[in-house]
Amino acid sequence: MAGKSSDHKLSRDDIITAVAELIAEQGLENLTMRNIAKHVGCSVGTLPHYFDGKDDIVIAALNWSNERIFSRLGNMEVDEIHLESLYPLIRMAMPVDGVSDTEWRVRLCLWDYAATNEEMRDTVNKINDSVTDLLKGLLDHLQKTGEIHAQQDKDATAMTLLHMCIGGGFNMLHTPLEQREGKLQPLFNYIESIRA
Amino acid sequence: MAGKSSDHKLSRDDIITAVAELIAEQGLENLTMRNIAKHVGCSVGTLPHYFDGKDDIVIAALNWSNERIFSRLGNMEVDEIHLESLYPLIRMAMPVDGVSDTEWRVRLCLWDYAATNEEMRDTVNKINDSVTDLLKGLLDHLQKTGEIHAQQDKDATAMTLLHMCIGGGFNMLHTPLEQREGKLQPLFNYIESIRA
Amino acid sequence: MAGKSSDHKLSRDDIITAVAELIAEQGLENLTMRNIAKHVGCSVGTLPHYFDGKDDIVIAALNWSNERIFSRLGNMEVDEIHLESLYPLIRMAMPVDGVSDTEWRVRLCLWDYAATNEEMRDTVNKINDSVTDLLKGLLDHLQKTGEIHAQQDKDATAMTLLHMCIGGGFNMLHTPLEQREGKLQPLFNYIESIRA
Amino acid sequence: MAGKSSDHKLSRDDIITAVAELIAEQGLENLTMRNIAKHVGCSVGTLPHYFDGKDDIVIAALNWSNERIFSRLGNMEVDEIHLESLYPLIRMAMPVDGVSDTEWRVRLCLWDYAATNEEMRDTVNKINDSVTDLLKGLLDHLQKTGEIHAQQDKDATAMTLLHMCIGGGFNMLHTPLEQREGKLQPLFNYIESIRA
DNA sequence: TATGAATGAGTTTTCATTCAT
DNA sequence: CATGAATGAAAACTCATTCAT
Repeated sequence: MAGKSSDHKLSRDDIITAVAELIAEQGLENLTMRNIAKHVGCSVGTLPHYFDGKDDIVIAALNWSNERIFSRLGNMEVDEIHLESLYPLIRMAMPVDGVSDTEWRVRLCLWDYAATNEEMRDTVNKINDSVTDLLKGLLDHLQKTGEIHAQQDKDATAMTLLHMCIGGGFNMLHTPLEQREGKLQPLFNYIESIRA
Repeated sequence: MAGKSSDHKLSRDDIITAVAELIAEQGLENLTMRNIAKHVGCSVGTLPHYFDGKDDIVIAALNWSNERIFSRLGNMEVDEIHLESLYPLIRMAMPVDGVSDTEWRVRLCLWDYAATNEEMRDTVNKINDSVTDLLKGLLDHLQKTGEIHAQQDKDATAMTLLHMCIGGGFNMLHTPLEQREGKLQPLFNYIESIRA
Repeated sequence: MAGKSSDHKLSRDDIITAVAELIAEQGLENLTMRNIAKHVGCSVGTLPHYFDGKDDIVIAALNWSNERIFSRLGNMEVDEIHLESLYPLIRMAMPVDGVSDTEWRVRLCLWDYAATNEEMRDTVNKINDSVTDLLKGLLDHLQKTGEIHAQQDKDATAMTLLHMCIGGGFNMLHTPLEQREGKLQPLFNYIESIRA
Repeated sequence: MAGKSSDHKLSRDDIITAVAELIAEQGLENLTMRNIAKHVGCSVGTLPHYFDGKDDIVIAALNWSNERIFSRLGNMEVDEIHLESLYPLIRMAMPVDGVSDTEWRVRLCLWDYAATNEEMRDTVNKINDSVTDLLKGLLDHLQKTGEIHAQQDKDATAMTLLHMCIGGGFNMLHTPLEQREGKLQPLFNYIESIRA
């Protein structure tokens, strides 16, 4: 069963979380209303009370992965920003534990879904822009403090970091959880390479 | 209709190509035997002559994208290898035209599929290793000729390039074709950054 | 239409009975899910609620014929057992009316099915053993009361009776209902022949 | 492969024999034109040259089992007829070896088929009448030679023998070949019981 | 005659959705 | 709000038949 404590009042979030787990475990193509109901611990007839059909549920679950990933980054608190601050930021963003693994698996589905769905494409682009802006802000600050070269192209660097994370993150999903930590090194190497 | 001239002898490749186009256009979830038959220009009953069911067709199409991407890289001929040789190599690998766009869209499906399918996971890992080895060979050569620093970590650099390409390539699929050329710049920047 | 009143609660038994009727009328090879649904008075999508696919339905219907035939024999009550007690027992077992005709037609399918299906073979053998045991019990009693010869081989006699009933019963299915009563005579003759 | 020596001229009999084997092994419900072609050693397109479709083939194969069983009985030669003559006659008729096992399996299909097919029903009845007549002729002779009682009802006795053989034969199909010989005893017991 | 690729109707099965309770 | 039986459209798959070679 899902993350619901037996006879609690049901909420959209409970369902979304359960669906995200199901997508992560079995893929979007094996997601059925019956599976969802079983995993949530309710009957199929209950789901329509919270969502307008299966598509609505899927889209909500896909968006959930986007929101989670960004809220985690945005909530990170740093007193003083240094180049080293990027290390925990990146580790936090990557799929290195069970929870983030689930999020990334759903996100891969989201990217796939977005390839043929305009609405989802906008969602993906929006979150990418947000993350890029966040990175650019950090790089701008680091450039001002002199930790990275003044002539460094912040836009390109931010995009490089984003793409490395995306490519590396998706690739990690094909690797056992315990071997993923080692795959972060190239990212850290890159960060060091831009130090002034 | 697909690239098949009406009353010609059918082949597995004809079907695979048509299926790849369909997957790229409408996504794996909208792929049906009827769609395939219509796009190929045959009846549904013809398909079983060439493949053992839908799964077999899908897997063949997914593998097709893998093989295409690598055969294109492997076939590239260079007289003298310079750091600049990586530019056309990368441009050739990325989804910058209609054909490569299709391949990458199928490949995104493949990665998604691989997230919950062990056999496909092996396929993905194998092709990644091949590409990484190819890149490491190039980097090794460039190190010997002194075009890149001797202390540069070839493994990490190759993986970085791979992940940037993957992340960038998948991301491009959410961007109109004509805007993709500009997104190659971060990759080229990175290459320049490792020049000795 | 079958023996189901339109908008009543459906049950496995309702379906089994309808399927038995269909098998008896049109044969196992003409049994389709559509036919079943129409005869039951429901839609095809309802059937999976009660059975795991067509095989499950067929097996249930085949077993039904076995159970019916034996429950009818087992439920027969006799105060005092005489050789004459076998007469009604046999008449009850044979396909002499519409209901038993249906059961026997399904049973013929069952025997055919069992010829190439190990599980069904066990089912057939089990019911045969049960009936043989029942007969042996009766013969034993009759031997003790002196109605049949002491040296009569009870095992062989029971098996003879069983085989005569089986062969005669199956054969009757190729004869109009109204002519079957006359075909019981050889059985009664045999019974008389073992009287002391 | 079937009983065909590689590249011989094909005949209807070759196909019928192969089909009988297939029916005996896998049942009528698993008989396909492809299976037949493979077992015969030809292509599916060859079969229509010899038979008018699948039904024609099936009916021919079912009739084959009928003809085989009777031709075997009819061809038996006896100089002097005694009650003991029935022993080899019966053993020859029953499914005690591989060949007769195949015939009986097909015959069980035939009986099943005949339950819902008028044409086949006539075929079954005709062969039954023939066998019964044969038996009645023998019994008549034995009555004249005094080996069986004069008051014995020949019609009933012949029918009893037929039904015992049918019931016993069909039942044997659910028993391993090597255990069938023992199941003939009740038949022999019955024969002895009518001796004068 | 022989071939076997092609056909398409027919079958089973799955599943999102609905609705009476 | 919750239930889960019922629905029927749509999917994959099977297979007897046809026909150009």
